[in-house]
Amino acid sequence: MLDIRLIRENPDYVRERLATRGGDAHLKIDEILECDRQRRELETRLQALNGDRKRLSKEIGGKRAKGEPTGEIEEQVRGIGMEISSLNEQTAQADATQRDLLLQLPNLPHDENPIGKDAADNPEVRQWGQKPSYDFSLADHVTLGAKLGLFDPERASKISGSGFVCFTGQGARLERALINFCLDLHTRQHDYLEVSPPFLIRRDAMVGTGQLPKFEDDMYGLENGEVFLAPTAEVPVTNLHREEILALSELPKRFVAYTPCFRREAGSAGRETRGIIRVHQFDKVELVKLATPETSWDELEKLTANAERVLQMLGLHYRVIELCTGDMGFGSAKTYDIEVWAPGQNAYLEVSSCSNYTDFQARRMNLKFKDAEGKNRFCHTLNGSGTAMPRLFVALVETWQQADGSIQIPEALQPYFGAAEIR
RNA sequence: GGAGAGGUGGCUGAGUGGUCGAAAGCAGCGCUUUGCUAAAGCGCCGUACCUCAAAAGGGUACCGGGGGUUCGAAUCCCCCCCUCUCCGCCA
Repeated sequence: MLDIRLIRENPDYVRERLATRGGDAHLKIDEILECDRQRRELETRLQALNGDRKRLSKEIGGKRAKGEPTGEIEEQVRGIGMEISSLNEQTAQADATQRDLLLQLPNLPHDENPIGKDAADNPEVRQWGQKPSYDFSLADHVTLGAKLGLFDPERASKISGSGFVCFTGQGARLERALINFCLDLHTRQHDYLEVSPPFLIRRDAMVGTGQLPKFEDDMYGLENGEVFLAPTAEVPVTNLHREEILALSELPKRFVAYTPCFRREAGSAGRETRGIIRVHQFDKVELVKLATPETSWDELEKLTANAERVLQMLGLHYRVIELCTGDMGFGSAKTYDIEVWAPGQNAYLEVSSCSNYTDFQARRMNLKFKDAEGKNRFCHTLNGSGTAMPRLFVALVETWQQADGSIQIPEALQPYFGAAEIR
């Protein structure tokens, strides 16, 4: 959520920044300003009336104590009371309208972000390793998975419908090994605190991180829309300290969490349906940071590096791209995507999206810290996958496949997997 | 699921219709006393919003959330959320 004062004082700047995202958010600014103007006018009038009532009511108290008659004043206050209740309603309405409008507005992209329209305009920041070459004909993960019995999408669809996967045998073990490998890496080497959060999320928390109210169609809702299945651990973990004022000394806070993630993937029907690249439920290890505005940009670089480390240790070639203004997520001010090379797809797959949300989420969830001057300010929140499992799984089996159809397990993963190969 | 208790400022905790944004204590900040530490004394010490060109100042709201009763609500009534205890069920 953007600061209404920023919009009020620098409407042109806000409009211009929002326009770089594409979409029509920048066209809403006039409506918001008008709403804000009305709201403040109502509020000022309401406050004056409240003041009158407060003063006169006290007067009644005083007169009663002295045994003086109060009927006339009471009549007067009754009249004020009726005015107040009508004005109160209007003010609350204006308040709600303004909040609704603000909640629909995406975050401002960072001033130095590359300007662009869509994914085609995302500049590459760096690459690690290189595309492996093979002297045999490559299989993709679907073929490998079927041959080695690693997962079973057909049977998963019998119980859950299309877009679900059931890992089996060595595949299930590999999935579990990857989760544990990532958790251990981030807790032991990168100093994140492991949390295992609930997966059912209340509306407020979903609003806090920005999934609601705008993207309800992408979420799985339960209990008549009271709670939702977590689409990412970002939601429960970032909300951990909502409505709190953190001490400067405890920032930045670093969390890592494994959760399954549930996404309806509405609007992407038919895309990437082969294999396990886009599914409604997948495992992910997520990194979350709560930081100060002074350090958050630096923390984003570190968080991205922490996520990259997963791929490096598994010997997987990847590239990091910076999202242009038109391709960034709703709440993000700056995002790096990490894309791992999947030889069987002949394509890079997004396995992590590392973002600084600045105070966008913190404002929604009222998450603050006390700065060195003792002032309460909004935190900056960050998150990134470290990493998403199914695509990591895909890249791993496709990269490390052998001529004989077996899959070699990278050394760093062997202690977790318990073997050096799958055959 | 049933029965009960409770949610007040950073913390503890008073306050059952009026002058209460809220006693007191603790913590914190400043000053005084002091050789240092300790202690004592004094003062300050919530948040949001509105108003103001800005600062100063002024104002309104907030005692879990929402609604109601009343001239007036932390206090009375209703609904919801959360926490705790006991019972039931259960991995």
